[in-house]
Order: sequence, then structure tokens, then C-alpha cells
Amino acid sequence: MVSIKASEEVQTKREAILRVARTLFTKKGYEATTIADIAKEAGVAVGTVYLYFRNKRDIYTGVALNAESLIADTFRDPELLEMPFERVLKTLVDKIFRISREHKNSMALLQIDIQSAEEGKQHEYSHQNEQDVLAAIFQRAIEKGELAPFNTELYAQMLFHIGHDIMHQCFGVENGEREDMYYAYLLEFVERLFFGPSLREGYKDQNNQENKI
Amino acid sequence: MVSIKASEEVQTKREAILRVARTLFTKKGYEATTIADIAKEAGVAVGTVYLYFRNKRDIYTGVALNAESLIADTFRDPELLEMPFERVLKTLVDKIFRISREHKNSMALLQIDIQSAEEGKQHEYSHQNEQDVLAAIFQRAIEKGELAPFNTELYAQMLFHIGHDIMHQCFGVENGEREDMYYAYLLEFVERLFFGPSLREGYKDQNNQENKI
Amino acid sequence: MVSIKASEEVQTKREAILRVARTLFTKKGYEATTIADIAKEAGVAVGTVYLYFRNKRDIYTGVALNAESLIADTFRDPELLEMPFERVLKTLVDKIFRISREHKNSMALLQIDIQSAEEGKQHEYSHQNEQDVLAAIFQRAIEKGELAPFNTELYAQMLFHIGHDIMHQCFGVENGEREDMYYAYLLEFVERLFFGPSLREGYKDQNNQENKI
Amino acid sequence: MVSIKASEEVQTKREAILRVARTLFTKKGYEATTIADIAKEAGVAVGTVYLYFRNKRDIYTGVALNAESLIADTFRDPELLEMPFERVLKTLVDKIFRISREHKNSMALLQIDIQSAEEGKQHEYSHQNEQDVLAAIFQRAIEKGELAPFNTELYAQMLFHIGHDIMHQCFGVENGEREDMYYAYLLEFVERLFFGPSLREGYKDQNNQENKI
DNA sequence: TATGAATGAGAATTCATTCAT
DNA sequence: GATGAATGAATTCTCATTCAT
Repeated sequence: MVSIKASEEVQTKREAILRVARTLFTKKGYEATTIADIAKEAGVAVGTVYLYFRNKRDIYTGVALNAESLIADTFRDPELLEMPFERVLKTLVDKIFRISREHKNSMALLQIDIQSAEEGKQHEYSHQNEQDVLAAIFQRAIEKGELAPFNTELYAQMLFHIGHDIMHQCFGVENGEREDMYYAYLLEFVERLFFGPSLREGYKDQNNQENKI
Repeated sequence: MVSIKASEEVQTKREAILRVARTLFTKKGYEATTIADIAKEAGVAVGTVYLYFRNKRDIYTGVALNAESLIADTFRDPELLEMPFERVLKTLVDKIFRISREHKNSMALLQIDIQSAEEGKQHEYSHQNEQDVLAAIFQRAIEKGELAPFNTELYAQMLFHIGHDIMHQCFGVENGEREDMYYAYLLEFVERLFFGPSLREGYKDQNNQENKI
Repeated sequence: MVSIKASEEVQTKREAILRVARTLFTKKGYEATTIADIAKEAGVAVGTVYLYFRNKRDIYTGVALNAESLIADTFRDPELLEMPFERVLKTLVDKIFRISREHKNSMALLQIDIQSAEEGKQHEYSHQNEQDVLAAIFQRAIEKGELAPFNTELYAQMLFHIGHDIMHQCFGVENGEREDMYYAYLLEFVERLFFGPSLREGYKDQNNQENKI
Repeated sequence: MVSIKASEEVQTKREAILRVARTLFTKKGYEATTIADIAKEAGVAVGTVYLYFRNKRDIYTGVALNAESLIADTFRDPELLEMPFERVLKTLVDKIFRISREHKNSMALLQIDIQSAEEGKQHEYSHQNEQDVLAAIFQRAIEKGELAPFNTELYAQMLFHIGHDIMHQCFGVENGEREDMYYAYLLEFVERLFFGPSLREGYKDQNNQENKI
């Protein structure tokens, strides 16, 4: 009993710190957030923060990696490789919105990463990870003849960025207040890119406008 | 005479500071860059920096706004509103690459200022500025019947982000070493989005592949 | 039964802490040694340390006084007052080396407590203690006509310091690796001082060299 | 004029910090002395301390090396190698007292050095330096036939320690209040060691007691 | 204008000590 | 007695900003 409660407490405390740090890093930026801020907000003493994290950077890493791996993990779902591509896009968009909603604060952090060129290089790897998963999904669809061949890596990268930007805007900046709108936007955008029609053509008639917003 | 020379000096010094600040902010991040760093690199005394800028923030604003307005200014070219849309995309991509190449360091800054939600809001205005210009170009094309109607603001926003991301990657992270590749990427991406074919269709035959990379 | 075992445990634990503290204070210095270090090394919890000692200072005092009184105690041997002075010096040198060897780590501490003038005054008393015992031995030899009269306190003080320095060098710094050499050195030094010849005279001939090393 | 005054100021400030640091390190010990203490006592801001020293350790080194080299420098006087050894001892004792008096606080630091075995090894070199100079003086006297051969290095080491101890006691602990007494003590000690008589013999008659205290 | 020494508030981090279990 | 998580005061060091020259 005791141990269960204790370990829960620990979990609670560590996570409280992470949760608060996430929020503050997002709201004020990494450098402008002080350990004192985090401790106060998390309802613990400054020293306690250092009980769970070796240093400030460590907290950041905890928050950021957590956020990054969340998305990559969800995208790594094997079903995505087998389901008809018609449904893949919507599933991906659903997933990314769901996770982002659940981890609002983490999402915004994905931007902080790219603070400087040097830092950027350090985190490139984890981005790559997510992009690879995305590219693999596209590649599979091409193999199955559902998509024409194209530069999957390039599109993975760009879509990854678009996704992040929208998540950041939607949840980081606007706190999810216009989630529905952004959901529709993103979906329309990717469906148009993958299935057409091009912006020049537009939707010829009403019957065909399932995907239009 | 003296005053001319003096004002030239002033121009020189102010700009030297801005130029150096740009580079350092980009390379090391805003917080990690000290006024002493900037002063030293710019070849002036610390106190001198404060003759031209009220505080550190002021320098940053100078740098960032400068960078942002550069793009907005270029996009505001009235020719863009009148030329056939067929040529608009390529012209825009050309412009953004040219400016980014000429102001490598500034570009990366565009990422820095999305550091935190609060900061984000402050700079939203100038982003908006650029996005508005972009949306206006699309709107004009729709009016001229060159494009089907679509949510121009949404697409302006997303394309703005994609553009920034690629510029950041290309010039901020990679220092322009693979500029040609990124140029082709971005062009193919936007042309496909605007003119098709969708990724599902792909390019049917060789004759039709004008836009393919 | 239980109480016996318990008190043994207590003894064990208290001494384990003292033993570990001694080593760490010696190796890393007082300030650089943390209670956590001591507790870990001694195999007890941090809180346990505070069951046996009121505070860190208390541990230090325990260690240092322990070390100091060891020597004073040995010097207080009544036999020393009665044995012919011819043998006293060698006996003293033997004793100091034996104790130092057995308590290597303590020895080095004798230096640490002369860290600052204020601290110095606090510990003067225990030094005085040792020096008094030494002076008493010399005084007794003078009374017995074995030594000419001299300022016994002064010489006690200086010899005490020389002894400590050599112990520190021999056991604290060199870890006893050249004990034999230092033993011969110290003996030759004090025998020359007490019995001659002076460094100017040196040893006249082989037959006379009883005391030479 | 300005530059002279300026450089004087600098000298003054840097030295004020060193002077104060010396005193505080001596009085309270290295670790117990805070930068705030030093700054306050020196009449400057905390930041100013870091204008002249990179970190706390740097201040310490400045103080300690200064102290150590002072003695070695004085002992390196070539005259000492040529003057009759009769006068050398008194000259050395005079020198060491004069320097110690002038740099009271530095002297006490020589003890702080030896805080821990590890630190001890670091500073061994500079001690060696001083001991070598001393040993060379003795060696020269032996070559000139003024002293009988003996282990000059050993005696240099021991006399070096005795000297330091007495300086520490006299100036560090007692602040020079009984300087005359310690001067007489040290002189009697070394003269007896070098010229006799041994403590056993003592001074045979009144006429011969020039050196007795 | 230009300088750069000086300032001191503020940040990260450590660690002796306490106390609920 | 024993534990070790929690505390928060204290410490070192940084750096934006000022101001006398």
C-alpha cells in the first residue's frame, strides 16, 4: 500500500514538474523560465526539482523528447501501412490532433527546439525519426499502387513541418480554441495535395465536394 | 561635410551592430548572445550599442522586423498581382530564395521569434503582414479566374510556414549548401498544389511533366 | 541480548560514520565532503547520520579530536618520564610512526584543522595538550640532569609541528610508501638536535657515529 | 595623467580584492569565504570581482602563488650563497620575518594549501621550489667547508616547515603580537641545530651564550 | 559621440538539516 | 531506531544597463 502510494506520489511529482515546465517553456520560452518558476507552479521546493532532474536542460529534454516520441510512436502504428490510403490521411490527421490535444503544451515545444542552428542540429535526429515513419507510410502506398511515385522524403518533411506549425498555432498559441477549424484546414490541405483537385481546378461540382471545407 | 561623414558613420555603426546581432542571434540564440559579444564582434564599445538601441530587445526587434519586412516588401511588388498566375509561383519562389540567400542569417531568425506563445503574439502582426500580401496575390488570381476559389488566408498561412521552414533548413541549418535541391523541392510542391496533379494521379506521361522536378 | 546487540550496532554505525568521514575529509577536504557522501559510503541513510551526530561540524570534531587525542594519549605513557632520555627520542618517534601508520587517514586531518586562524584557535587547546605532554617529558629529563636546561615549551611546539608535517607528508600525501626513509630522517633530526653534533661539526669519525643514519 | 591614474585605480582595485581575499581566506578559510564577503570588504560590487578574476579559485591562486613566490624570491638572493655561513642563518631568519610581517595575511595561506591530500600534490611543486633554494644554500656552505656534509634536502624540507609553522603561528594566528619572541625562538633553534650545542650539552658558560635566548 | 569599468539583480545549483513514515 | 524525500537558504557566476570620463 505504502509503496504504491509512494510511487504514485513520485510519479505525480515528477510529472507535475514536467507538466508545469511544459506550460512555462511554451508560454515564456526556455531561457525566460526559471527553476524557481517551475518549482513554485508545481508546488514543490526548488531543491525538489533537482531531485528528479539533474539540471534545467534535463527538464527540457524530458519535456521535448516526450513530445516528439509521442507523435512518432503513434505514427508507427502498423495498421497505417495496410489500410487503404483513402483512409490514411484522415487517420493521421485524427491522430495528430488527438495527441496534440492531450498534450497541448508539449506540442508547442517542438518549435522551441529550433531556437538556433546549433541546437537545431542536435534535434534533427528525432525529427528525422518522425519523418521517416511518415515517408514509410507514403512509400507503402506507392508500392500498393495507391499513389503515383513521388519524393516521399521531401513530402514527409514538408508535411511534418506543416503539421507542427498548425499544431503549434492551434494548441500552443490559441490553446485549442479553434481546433475544429484547424482540423478541417489541415485535412483539406493534405487531401487536396494527395487526391486533388489542384487549387487551379477547384471542385468541379457539388457531388464531388466531400472533402471541401 | 562633417555631418555627412558623421551620419554615414552612424549608419555604418548601427548597421554593423544589426548585422552582427543577426548572425549571433541566429547562431547562438537570443538569450545566449550577450551585448558584449555583439559589441566586440561589431568593433564598438558596449556603451556604444546603447547609443543606437535602447536595450537588447530593441536590437532583436530591429533585426527581426528588418528580416520580416524584407520578404513582405518583396512580395508587395505590384507586378505580382498582374502577371499570369502561371508565372507567379515561380516568381515568388525565386524571390524568397534570392532574399534568403542575401540575408542568410536573418532568415533563421524567423524561427527564433516563434519561441513562445507570448512572443508569438507580439510578432503575429508582422507575420500577418506577409501572409496578407500572399493572400492578396491568391485572391487576385481567383478574381482573374486563374484559380478556383479557396480559403486564401489558410493557404497563405500554410505556404508561409512551409516557405519559412525550408528557408530555415536550407540557409539557417545547412548554410545554403543544397540550395538548388530545396529550390526544386519547394517549386514542385507549390506547383503541384496549385496546378496538380495530385500525388495520387502523378504525372501521366512525359509530355505532361512540365512541372516535375 | 537485544540491547547488547543494539549497542554494538550503534557502536558499529557510529564508528563506520567516523571512519568514512575521516577518509573523505582527508581526501576531499571538509567542505567538499557532503553528508550524503558520508552516509552512502558508510552504508546508512542520511537521516541516520543525524542520529549519531548533531551536525556536520560534530562529525568533524569527532574525527579530529579522536586523531589528536590518540597521539597525546600515547605520549602520556608514564614510562616515558622515567626511561633514560637516550631512549626517549627513539621511543617517541616509534610511537608517532606506529600510531600514524595505524590511523593513516586521521593524520592528514591534523593539517586540515589549521585551516583558518579562527578554527586554529578552537583547536589550539588540543594541540597544547600534546605539546604539554612533550614539554613535560623534556622537563623531566632536565630535572634528571640528562639534558641541559632549555625552553621546553618552544622546542615541544616546534617538534610537534615537525612531527605533524612529516606524518602528513609520509602518510597523508605519500600514503606511507616511503615510511622507512621518513623514519630515519626524523630520528636523525631529533637526535642531532638533542645530542649533537651540530650540522657544522658533523660526525668526526666512524666510532662516534652511534646516532648517524 | 588619466592613464596613470586609471592604471593606478586598476592596480588598487585588483590588489584591494587580493588583500581582502587574503585576510578572509586566512581568517575564515577558503570555502567559508564568499565572493560577497570579499566584494563587500573590498568596497566593490560582486560583479567587479569577476572583472579581475575569472572565478573564486582564481582569486585563491592569485593570493597563494603570490605568497609562495615571495619567499622563494627572497631566498634566491645570490649574496646568500657567498656570505659566511655564520651570517646566513640570521639573514634568512631576518628575511622570512620581514616578508611575513609585510605580507602577514599571505603567510597564513600557506597552510590552507594543504587542505587535502589531492590539493597538496598540486602545490607540492612550489614548495619544492623554495626548498631547493634553501638546500642550495646549505650545499654551498658544505662546499666551502663551513658545514659538515649532511642531507641538505631533508633539512631544507624540515626547516621550511618549521619556518612556515612559526610564521603561521606568529602572523596568521597571533597577528604578529609576539613577533620578537618568535624571532628569538626560531633563531635559537636553527643556530643550535647548525652550530650546537645540542640540547644535551647546553651552553657551558656564560661567555659563550651569545645565541641563547 | 564613444568608451568600458562598475554595478547588482537574478539565475542555476548544492547541500545541511528536518520529519513523516 | 532508520529512512530518504523534501526543503530553501546560501553560493557562485552572468550580464543588461548605466555613467563618469
